Amino acid sequence: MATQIQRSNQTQQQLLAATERLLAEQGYAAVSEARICELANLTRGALRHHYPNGRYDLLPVLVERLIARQSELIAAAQPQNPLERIYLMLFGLLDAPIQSDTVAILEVWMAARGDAKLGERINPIMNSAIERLFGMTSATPADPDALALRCLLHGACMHCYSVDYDRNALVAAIQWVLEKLPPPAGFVERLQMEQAA
Amino acid sequence: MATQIQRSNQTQQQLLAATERLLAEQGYAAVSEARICELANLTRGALRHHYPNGRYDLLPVLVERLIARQSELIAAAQPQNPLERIYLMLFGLLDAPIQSDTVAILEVWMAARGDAKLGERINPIMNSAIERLFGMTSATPADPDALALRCLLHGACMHCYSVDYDRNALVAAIQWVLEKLPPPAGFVERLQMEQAA
DNA sequence: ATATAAACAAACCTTCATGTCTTTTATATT
DNA sequence: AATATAAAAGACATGAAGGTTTGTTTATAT
Repeated sequence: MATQIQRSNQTQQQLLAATERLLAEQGYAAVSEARICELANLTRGALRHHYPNGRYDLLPVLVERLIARQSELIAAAQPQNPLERIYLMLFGLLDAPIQSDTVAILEVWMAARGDAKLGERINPIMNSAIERLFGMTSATPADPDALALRCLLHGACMHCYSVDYDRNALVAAIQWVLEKLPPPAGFVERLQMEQAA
Repeated sequence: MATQIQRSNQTQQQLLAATERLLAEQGYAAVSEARICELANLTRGALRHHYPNGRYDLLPVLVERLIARQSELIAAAQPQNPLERIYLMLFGLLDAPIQSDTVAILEVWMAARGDAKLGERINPIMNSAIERLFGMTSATPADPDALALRCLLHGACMHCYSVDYDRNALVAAIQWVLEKLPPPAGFVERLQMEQAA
């Protein structure tokens, strides 16, 4: 009954969602076409139809979408420099300490080291992500504060898989940082004004 | 000419070193017995002789050793609480921004999510690592500052694989943190005194 | 209404990693 | 020196994963 385009979009969406879940919950090494299809209730025929080269076609699309989604969320708050962007993401971590999309990106990024073919296709996207997410261009070197908080952000995202993970403890840790290293003056106020508008 | 014990120790050492290198440079997904042996100039016969269950025997030993090594380095400075321990590790990051041993541990830790058999053997060690490395016991919840800096430490360790990694930039970022969030009063002085003694 | 092409399913083959076993070589023991 | 045992190499079997092909269903076009 559904149009072909709708069908296509839906199965692609299911495949991407299943892959994201696998990446976030089980890690890259646990990602196989069979498992993706099992989770998506599809067959490898469907996967290979939409992504002829398997993960090498699927993962770039997935990562691209995850970055696009994140990037739009950030852009909505109209940050004016890299530092403000990082603070936005840290705020996001307070609401949802388990950031499965960020974890998925990190997993693919780390896995691409050991797979040249994957690196070829992922690294350009990762490169663009630096600018689209963090607003850092290769021309202007990163400020120490922005880079430090970026490291903190990534470490915090991974922490939810630690054996001693405690949601409240992690939130308290981020809050402690936000208190000791507060965002640029007036930033929070501007956010609230934009929210109201 | 060498005694059997020496031979055994040496090959085990070679296998462990090769595995650590693979983990740090290529990531967990790139670790296979064949590659380990190739890198170690040995055959799978040797690997299976010393580690009958392959990675399930090898990785726990490797992780255990890496943690022991780190833990001894830290203990040598006689830290008196978790926070001092984290600062020690951050100092270490200043000298050597690429911490292959920490990366190897993180890789195994993240991979263990997707492999129950590996998790069984690794998680107890990871659990002990929280205490041995960070001095955090499950009884006493982590202080926000110690946990925050622990996240920063891990994020910084991963950062060296980013497409925009720049050694000097990372060092500057850590130094910025150390300036804004200085270690407990008198800690650095105490370290210098111990060094002199 | 029929032809065409897309979407999906299902089977096949190949490759690679692991598990297991046997054989050779080096060290230890008597 | 002869024998026993450990260390390492090598070969074989099994199973999982990816690559490929063919077949079937479903939507679109004429």
